[in-house]
Amino acid sequence: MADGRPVRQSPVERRILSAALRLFAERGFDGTPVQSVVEAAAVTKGALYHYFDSKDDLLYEIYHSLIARQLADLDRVIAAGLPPREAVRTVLVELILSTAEHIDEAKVFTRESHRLDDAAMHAVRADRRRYHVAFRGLIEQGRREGVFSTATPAETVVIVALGMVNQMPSWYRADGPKPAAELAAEVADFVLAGLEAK
Amino acid sequence: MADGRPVRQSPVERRILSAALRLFAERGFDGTPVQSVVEAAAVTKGALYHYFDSKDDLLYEIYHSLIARQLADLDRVIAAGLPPREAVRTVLVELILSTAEHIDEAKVFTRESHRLDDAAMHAVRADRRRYHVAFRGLIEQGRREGVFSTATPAETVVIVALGMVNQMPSWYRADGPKPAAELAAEVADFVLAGLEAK
DNA sequence: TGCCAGAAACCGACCGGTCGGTATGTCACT
DNA sequence: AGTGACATACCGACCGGTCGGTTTCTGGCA
Repeated sequence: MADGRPVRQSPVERRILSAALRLFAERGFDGTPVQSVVEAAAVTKGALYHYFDSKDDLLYEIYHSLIARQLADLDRVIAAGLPPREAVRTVLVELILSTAEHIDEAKVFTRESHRLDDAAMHAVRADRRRYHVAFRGLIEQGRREGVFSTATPAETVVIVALGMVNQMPSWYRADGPKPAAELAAEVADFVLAGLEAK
Repeated sequence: MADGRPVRQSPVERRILSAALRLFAERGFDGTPVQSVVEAAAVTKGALYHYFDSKDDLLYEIYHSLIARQLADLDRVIAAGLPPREAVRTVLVELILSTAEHIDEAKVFTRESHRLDDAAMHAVRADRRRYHVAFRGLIEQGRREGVFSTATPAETVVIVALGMVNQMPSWYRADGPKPAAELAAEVADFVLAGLEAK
């Protein structure tokens, strides 16, 4: 259920998925007929239903690729074993950059997450929770080591930080006034400032 | 277009609106047939279309009541003329409390905001922007008066703070472990800590 | 007060259109 | 001749909105 499937590699599958991603982000899941996905990907309905079980299956694939990437980024930083301050900063900056770069996936994710069936929803929630807990763990470690203040509960800090990230799809534009890297640095510094305040 | 309509006061209208709100929050806008709104409100389809122009009109009414309340809260605090620190704190705390109390409206708002037609979208965006700008103005005032640090741009602080609030519908539960008032205080203090850090 | 006419407040069967999904066929390649 | 990879025509369920009709309210007038 979780992952068993081999990586989607057929070019047809990739075309379908990227067309679906773009259209779902632009017009919403319910506002996008399967027929229009098919046309945008320049395939036929038969081809789509040959590779995917259902329209919902397209959604799940989109979610999965997003979350898998986020978890991989997080694990890589944690494995690097940086001190808490640098670890938190790196995770946040990378998360914001990655979200900016894949803003369509993030948009679809936040807008349509309620459409998953129970099994898929459970899998997605478990992955998100794992991210949340690992991030919080980094903050808790910093508190134990005395580099972060204990004024605000770690959970609340995570809620604020991830809240900003998950809200990005509603306002972020790649051609906006501020480059993502600059934004990421500002947000990370602001969060660290709150974390380090006496 | 903006507001002209007298306040909805007929009990039938209120029943329809509150049934729609509950169902939209629970199953999503597209997942809720007009027929089921009608049944939940114990009226007929004729009655619904007598009072409302369309299914989308229900959405707009929900949005409007949410934003109108937020702006009224904000204006009240600004009118009180508190010093920046207290003003920012009060606005944030009230916004979080209000969002927690009307979490269904917030949920529908964030999830289905793309469904509005151009005119309604424009009106809603203008109101949201007004909130955003006014909030940012409070922070800028604090910077001018020297009580807030200028390390992080005011705009970025607003993005973080409102990001947390707008993300609440995806995780907040009234029966959760932490009372909304406590959460609000923690978040406000955390943001202020970042704002006041040297 | 009694009555009536028009307006407002509904009622609910029905329609036109859309959409996800399927059934069946074809064809290249092994 | 069997199999995977499509192609295409089509189905049936569903849904938003309409529309002709009915009931209820309201106010003016004798």
